[in-house]
Amino acid sequence: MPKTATRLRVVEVDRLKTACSTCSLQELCLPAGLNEAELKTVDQLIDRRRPVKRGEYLFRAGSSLNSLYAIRSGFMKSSVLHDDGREQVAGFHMMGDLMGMDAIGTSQHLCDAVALEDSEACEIPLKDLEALSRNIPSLQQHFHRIMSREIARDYGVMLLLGSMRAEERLAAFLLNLSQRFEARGYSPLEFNLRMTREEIGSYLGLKLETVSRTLSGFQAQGLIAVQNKHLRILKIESLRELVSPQGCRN
Amino acid sequence: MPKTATRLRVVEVDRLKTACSTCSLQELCLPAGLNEAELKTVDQLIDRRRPVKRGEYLFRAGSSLNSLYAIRSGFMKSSVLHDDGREQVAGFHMMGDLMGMDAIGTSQHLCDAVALEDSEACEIPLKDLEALSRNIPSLQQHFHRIMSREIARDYGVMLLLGSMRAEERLAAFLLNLSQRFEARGYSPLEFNLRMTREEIGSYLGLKLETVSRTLSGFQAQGLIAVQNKHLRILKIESLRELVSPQGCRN
DNA sequence: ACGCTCGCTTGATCTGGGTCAAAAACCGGC
DNA sequence: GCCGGTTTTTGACCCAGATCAAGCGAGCGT
Repeated sequence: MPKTATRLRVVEVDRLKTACSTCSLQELCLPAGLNEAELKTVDQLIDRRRPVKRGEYLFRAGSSLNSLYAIRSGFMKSSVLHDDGREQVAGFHMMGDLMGMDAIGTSQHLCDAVALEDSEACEIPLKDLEALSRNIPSLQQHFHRIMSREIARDYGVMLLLGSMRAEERLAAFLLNLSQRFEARGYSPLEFNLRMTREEIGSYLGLKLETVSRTLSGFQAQGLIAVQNKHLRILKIESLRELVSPQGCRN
Repeated sequence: MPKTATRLRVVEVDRLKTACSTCSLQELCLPAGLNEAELKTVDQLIDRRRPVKRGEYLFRAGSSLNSLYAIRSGFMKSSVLHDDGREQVAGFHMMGDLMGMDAIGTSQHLCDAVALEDSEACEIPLKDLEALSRNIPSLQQHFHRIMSREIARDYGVMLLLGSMRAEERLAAFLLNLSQRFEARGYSPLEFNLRMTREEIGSYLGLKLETVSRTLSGFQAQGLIAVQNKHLRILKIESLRELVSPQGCRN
């Protein structure tokens, strides 16, 4: 084998092979709570890293499920397509999030996963994950926790879509983003909206004009400063009060 | 020990002890797809059957999670309470459904589970389920499938809440109920609505008046016959078309 | 069988957010 | 640095569904 080929191969493996044990998202991601030895085992689980350019699909609705995907970097949305073409954004996903769990039941993806900026995802073959979690109870537990959290998140979205008004929805959305950025070590008060107003609207059950107007409204009230995709939260407490008015005990 | 005491004890065990291996919901419920021997093992999992009278709680939001619950008979709703008292019904659950999965992540229930009619649930200690599913791959797989299906269902609800109009929501709701009754061996075209118009409304993000009006509308168009809680579907195809208009390919 | 409460229906009116439209700002490509 | 398409903002108007209101019916407890 010529030297250059070997060289390339090494580089390739280096690029594609991913190790949880050296990943900064350890604490946030699937292997959270594992010990050294377990982590080493989980390393063997991660097949390869998959880059997804902005606008590209990580997977598509209807395609068959083989792997779950842990987002390593970037930003994605998942969306369900109605027969008549209407799109419902089901969630926004960032590093450390696990995607594809909706497909385990039917072995077919239910939603599209699209990168909103250049991203990278770790491919986790489901069969291997299941096999491994039989031997590592804490992995099993954590996997269950992650699925459960997704269900809990969904309930929150239902609450939002089913019984909140436009202002409340937007405020809840911004607070949620803020909190997730914070959990990942970024500023909770200043960040970029990676998605368009239309995508925000779809997620929140609003039209893009309403999203735009409501953001402008928040800005006029001095709650936030938006310029395009860049957002700064000025009065986070006021936003919180919008979502849960006053000191109302339930 | 006096004879009567023994007698009582036997009766009690008989009432509380539940066996999957003799349960008619086997195929629908957690143990679906297990063989004889595995089924016998799972029998040991089911701690006890718990009766829940109409209006009573199976569990409440905030209480700590110990067990999942498989509904054996009856009908329940799960609902999330907003701080200010607004209630969002997150789902309706019938026999064979598994409840409580939203709580695994935090070990705290996120929603209330209330019986809409006298019901019975099988208590499944989570720790035991996890332990057992480490030894029985098909149980593990099926458990994952069930959680995944819940996520998929939630995505469907988001689609409904986020991008459908009142008529479409109601039609989708009726079709969903119809299908679930059919899967359980009941008539898909004639059944009782166990929940109030207000609960339907909460689930669908509509007010009870709108639910009532829309049902009346369907009746006027000859799609259904409603009287109170009793419902008969007359033109199921027309209902389907309401949800997915014409032959629109996506 | 009675009364009473709670759930349901239906009508009238109101409004939050949708729709339509147009201009402005932004971005990527050349 | 200019150009063309996309995204965003803002305005004017409209409508689906909310709200308010009033009567009706069914089921339940006594």
